[in-house]
Parts: sequence; structure tokens; C-alpha cells
Amino acid sequence: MTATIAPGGDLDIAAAAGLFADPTRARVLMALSDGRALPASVLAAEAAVTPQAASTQLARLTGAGLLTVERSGRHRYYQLATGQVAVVLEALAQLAPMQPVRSLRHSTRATQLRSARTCYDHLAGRLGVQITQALIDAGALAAGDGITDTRRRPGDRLSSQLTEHPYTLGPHATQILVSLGVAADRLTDNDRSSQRPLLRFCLDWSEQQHHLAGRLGAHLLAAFIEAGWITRIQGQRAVRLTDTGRHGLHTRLGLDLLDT
Amino acid sequence: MTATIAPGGDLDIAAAAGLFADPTRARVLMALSDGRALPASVLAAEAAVTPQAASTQLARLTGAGLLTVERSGRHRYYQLATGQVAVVLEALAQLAPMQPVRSLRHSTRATQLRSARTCYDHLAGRLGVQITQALIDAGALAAGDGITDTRRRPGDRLSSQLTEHPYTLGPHATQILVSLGVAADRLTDNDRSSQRPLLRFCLDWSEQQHHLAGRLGAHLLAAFIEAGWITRIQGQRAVRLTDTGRHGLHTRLGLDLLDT
DNA sequence: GCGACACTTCCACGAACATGGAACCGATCG
DNA sequence: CGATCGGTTCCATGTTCGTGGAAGTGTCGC
Repeated sequence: MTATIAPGGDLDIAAAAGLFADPTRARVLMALSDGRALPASVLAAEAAVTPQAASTQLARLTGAGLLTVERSGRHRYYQLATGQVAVVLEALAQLAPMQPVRSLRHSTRATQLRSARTCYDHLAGRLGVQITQALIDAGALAAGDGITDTRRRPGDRLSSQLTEHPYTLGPHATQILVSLGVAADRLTDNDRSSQRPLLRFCLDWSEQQHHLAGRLGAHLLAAFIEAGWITRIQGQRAVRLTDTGRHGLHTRLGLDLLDT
Repeated sequence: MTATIAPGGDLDIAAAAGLFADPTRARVLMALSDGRALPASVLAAEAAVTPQAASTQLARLTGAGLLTVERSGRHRYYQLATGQVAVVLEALAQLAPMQPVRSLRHSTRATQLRSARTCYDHLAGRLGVQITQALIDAGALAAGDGITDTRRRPGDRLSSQLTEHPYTLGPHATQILVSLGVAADRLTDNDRSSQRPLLRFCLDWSEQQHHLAGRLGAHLLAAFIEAGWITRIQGQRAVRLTDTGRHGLHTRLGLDLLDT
């Protein structure tokens, strides 16, 4: 099917512009404008709308050919279909700033999500990734085969638990984890009451790095909440690190968190 | 008094896009996209709407700062406030879907537009693309680094295609461009009187290739018109290449243009 | 001054369309 | 298997917004 380039047609500029003319769609497109592929839930948070609203607009944008979708498990990752979309965004942005510009104060909800959130029953986001890395650095976890960081590896799927990973408990696991509030008897690899593995890892969508999951991840989050290091933000998946928590992570793990 | 401070930076993009998202406004802007100043009645005819409708939309566009008005007797001449508006139109045109032909007149006019038109202050359409290519072939422009396709590569920043391009002046730039009527002292890269870059390129919506824009693009169009090589088609954006122009382009650039 | 003209404003009708609640599908986890 | 979660679809609501008719303001020509 050769695209019959009808040489007399008119271009429907208005229809194309209309796709950018809604706040929700504009924010979604802006969030994608660097070329990343993001799941619908993240885009909903980024645009500060309900999942239904986001889904509706994503369907519209996809139908119009501005976005492409890729399914991965129960997630759907959206991405700009062509760089031309980003060109339009940039061109429009230069026309827009007649209003007070505040490019930094992004949707706070999205920022919070990126910063720290729960993933099922364990920590994710920048905080989750950094704690995981700190556990490795401190010897509570050990990565096999010369792997020293938590970066994404080929074949890892976003936002789903990795069935195979190179990590094991490290030489100082008991000492450190107990000091963080996890009961020592929870560190056995085979808990009789559950087949759930002690160590599991997810690939974090916002950081493109691994964060700790599995039974240990759950215990750790529970311990942090128990100790008041972390509090849930009302009605959301985002969590907040308290001052106590910041101090605790610093003394116990040598972890210095830059900001929020 | 307008200053309704919209609560969101990205909202401005939606608002800006909204100005292009109406058929009437889009047609009006397209009619003005070559930088001319046209009276309201002409724009109403161009958009095929009643005078009231045109007036309403013109007021909206003017209020938003996209257009400027100048009164002259009982007429009001509208004009694009800035070339950035034309940039947005060109960018949108590339992702705009084709629209079925409405009439023979429309069809012939659309064909003329594809053939040769002005884009604010420089040449576009097939003629603009071919001249740009001829300038490269003749060594007046040089394309660097061999990356000639516009396809996206993984990890590329999508948003920087307008401002960054691989072209520079070529070894025969001065000789050729002067022979085409551009003053030699206009070829310095940094004109003190203007921050506008000498070389800029647009992706042509009708040809899917680059055409020359920027200060040089403007000088070149001015020189062609001055020399009588190109004339504007009465009341439209389309331009016509005269026989003199065809001959000039052949002898100076070795450019053989097939047809109209 | 009178009429014609260019253009605008007021107003009310009508059509898109974005949104949220509820229900539904499929995948993952325990 | 049951629970939950990510995501979508359906539907009813409410709002925005473009438009045309009628009327108003200023300009030009006789």
C-alpha cells in the first residue's frame, strides 16, 4: 500500500494543533518530550489527572499517530512516535512564555513519585534505588560477577520483578539489617511460611536502576515505617522521608540524600 | 486587563496550541504566514467565514499577541507579530493529516503552494528545497558529519533539531552567493545588529527535506525578488519563478527545474 | 449630511469535548 | 485460587467555544 500522496489536499493544521491544545495532553507530551517511554500511570501523575482521563487522552494521541504504545506485562509504555512532535512542542514553548514562567515547579505529585514511592510493599523511586545501592556499598548485599552498581542490564523489564538477579546477602548483612530494624530471624533464605524469596529486585522506571524487593524489601519498608523514618503521603503511593529517617540512614548506612 | 495568571507552566503550551486549533484561525494564520499584512475582509474570505467570525478570531489572535493590527482608514491590516508563529505553523503542517480536496480552486492553489512559496521571509516548497540542495552541491553550503537522515537514534534528545543542524558555509560560499545577489558583507556569521543566526533550516512539510532559512534565507529571497527572478502570485503565499529566474538558477547554480 | 462600507460587539444557540464514577479485562503476586 | 494492581471503556455531566443574526461605531465618497 503505497501512501498515495494526494497532491491537491489541504493540510489540517487545526486538527494537528488541537492535539496539543489540551492541558492534559500538553503535559503528557511534555513529559515524553525527551524521548523516554513512560507507563500510563506515570503520565497520569505527571499531568495530575485521574487514570481514566490520562487513558482517554493517551488513546487520542496514539490514534492520531503522535504516540506509540508498547505493552510490557500489565504496563503500557507510551513514547513519542516521531521527533517532529518534540519540534512542535519546542516551537510552541517559545511562543508561550508570555505568562509567568515557572518551569521548575513541576507537578509536585510527579516529583514526589520520582523521589520516593512504594512499589507493592517495598520502596522505589530515587530513595529506593539509593538505599539499595547503599546496602551493596555497606556489604549488606553482594552483587555477583563483578557487578558493583544497580544499573539496568540487558533484558531487564521495566517495573516488574526480576526473576533472576546477581545479588545475594553480603558479609555484613545481619549486622546492618538488624541495625535498620529488621528482625534477625527474618533473614533466613527459606521462610517456612512463604515461598516468597527473600531477595528480589525490580527495575525502577524513574531511575533505570534496580531497587530491592522481595521479602527483605517488604520487611525493610515495614521497619522504616515502624521506626517513623518514612511516612506515607495521604492517599498516594508517594512516601516522605522524615528527618529522623534521613538521620538514621546517614548514621547506619552512610547515605547522604541531597534533597527532598 | 487580561492577566489571568494561568496556574501552570505547561498550561501555556496548551493555550498557545489552542490558538492554532481552530479551522478559521489556522487558515487565517496560514494566509498570513508569509509575513504580509492583510485586511480583515480578505482574511475572512481566505478562511471562508463571515466577517463577524473572522473579526472574533482576529481579536483573539491579536489579544494573544500572535498578530499585530494597523489601522488604515476604514481597513485594519493584520500581520504576524513574530516569525515564530510561522515556525509553529510549519512544524504543525508536518504532522497534519491530509484533508480531502474541497474544490478545484483549492487543489490548484495547494499545488502551487507545494511548488514554491514563501515561509515568512524565505523560500520554501519544492523550489526552496531544490535551491538549498543546489547550494550544497555547488559548495556554497557544506553538510558536516555525513548525518543526512533525520531519523531518531536511541538516546537522542528529540527537541533540538531546529537550532542544531550540520550545515555550514562551504568553500565557494562568497563567490556563489554574491553572484546570486547577496551582498558579501552580509555573510559574516555574527551580525552585530541581530542575534538571528545566518544559517537556519526548516524541515519542509511538503518535501520532507530541509530548506534554507535564517538570515541567509531571507537575504536570498530578497535578492531573488529584487532581481525579478521570483514574483509573488497575486494575493497568495505562493510565488512564481520567472523565466529570468529559471535561467539565472541554471547558469549560476546549474539547477534545472523540471516544471512549474 | 446621507448612504455605503469595513469592521466590531452583543447575544443566544448548538456542538465538541474533557472529566469523573463505575464496571471491566488481563497480568502479577502471595 | 483470590486479591490487587495497571489500564481501558462506557456513560452522563458540565463547560467551553465557535458561529451567525442583529445592531453599533467609525470612515469614505458624493
